[in-house]
Amino acid sequence: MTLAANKNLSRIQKEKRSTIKKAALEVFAEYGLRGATLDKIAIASGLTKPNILYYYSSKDKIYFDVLSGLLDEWVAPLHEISPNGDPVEELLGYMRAKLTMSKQKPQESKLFATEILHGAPLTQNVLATSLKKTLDEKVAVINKWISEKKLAHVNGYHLFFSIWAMTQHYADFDIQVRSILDQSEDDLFKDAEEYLTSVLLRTLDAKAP
Amino acid sequence: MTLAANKNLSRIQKEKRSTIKKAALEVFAEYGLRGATLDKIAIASGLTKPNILYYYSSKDKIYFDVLSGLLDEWVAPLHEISPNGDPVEELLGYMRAKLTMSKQKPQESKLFATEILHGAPLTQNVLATSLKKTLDEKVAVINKWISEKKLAHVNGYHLFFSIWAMTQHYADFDIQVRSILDQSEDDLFKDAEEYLTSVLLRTLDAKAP
DNA sequence: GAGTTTTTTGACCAATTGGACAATTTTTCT
DNA sequence: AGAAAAATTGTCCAATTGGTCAAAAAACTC
Repeated sequence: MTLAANKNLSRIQKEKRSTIKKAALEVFAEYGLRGATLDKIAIASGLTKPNILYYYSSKDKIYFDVLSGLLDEWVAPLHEISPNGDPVEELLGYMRAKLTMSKQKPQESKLFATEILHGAPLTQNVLATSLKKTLDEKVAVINKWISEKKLAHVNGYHLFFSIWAMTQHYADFDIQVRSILDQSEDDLFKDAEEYLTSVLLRTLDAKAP
Repeated sequence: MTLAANKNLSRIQKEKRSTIKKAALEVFAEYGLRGATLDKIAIASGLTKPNILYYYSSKDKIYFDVLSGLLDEWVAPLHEISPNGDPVEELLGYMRAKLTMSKQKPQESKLFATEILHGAPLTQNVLATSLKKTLDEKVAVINKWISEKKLAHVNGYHLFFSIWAMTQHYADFDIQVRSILDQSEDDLFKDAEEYLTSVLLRTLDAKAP
């Protein structure tokens, strides 16, 4: 956990904090930190503004809490990549996990994107330490695979950047995607997965496992 | 042109409007439409707030003008793709043009990303008409190439989505990229171009032309 | 069920913000 | 140079915003 989690909170406190966070996620994802207002969060959560401030001492604290809860979840799929698995299967699985997150948690993706886009005021620290450390490890795994001839030569860092970019694009830029492709969500993500699988397999110089 | 351009404006008007737009681009890219304030734009431009409002009747008008000027520029490289050229060279050239824009115009990229991310309130219309039309045409070109066996089978729409995603990632998420890779900008974009060239060549099932 | 603690809220406040406007200064035109 | 037009600014205002606070309402404890 990045932050001290709810240790000795009453039932009501847990419920209300959860309600607030859920509403705040919606509002922050749509409007960003500065565009979001306590009034909007209040309406979205069905609570009054002072009541929200009873649970969180400021708007920034809410934002911080929502974002903190997100970060672990966001990096989690990276940890699933096992050095012992088949390289192509591991990386395909990672890409699919990220694509699934884009489909099922678009708000989280957007909130994260907005945070980075606007200078990552709260997360720059986490990025430069925790995320960098994890990614360095995974890139080392990729380089080991390459040296063992299990994988074609590829720049590990840029490989991850491109997986992030391509998968998150379907959440962050969904409005653009949807104004161009008039499909059901399921069809869209099916095509996306097919395409991304093909790109990844070819990039890794591999056949489907 | 998306909007009526400066038709009969005096020298001073052209200069000041240009100054304002330049400053506004910085501020909007960093803070978004709602996070940007007229005071910030005033400071960034070296003008007073009422003076800015003498040239633009509202903050939204400035945003609209900045974004409009951007849209044409943003879609422009797409028009350069020629049905008569070599498919791989055309698409590689397009990718490189987009990557160069990410390097040289990161603020424009961020502003556009923020706009889409927050629901594209001003551009949804343009996306669904102008952009869609242009992209449909280019995808038709790709499909023609494929039917002529000049190009491997590939989903044209998702191909463009992935080129957009991967290239713009280096502008929009630069903070994240830079907290992971400690390189000079030139080195970073050199590696990115090399990697993206490789991905694209493999995706198109081609050797370097 | 009285007393205590926790939760909820209406009313309020100070700061920020987009914008109006009249007065002043500068530029342009003859 | 002088009149007219354009540009600039100081001052002000109303709306929105994050946040306070004391009092009321609910929940919990014994």
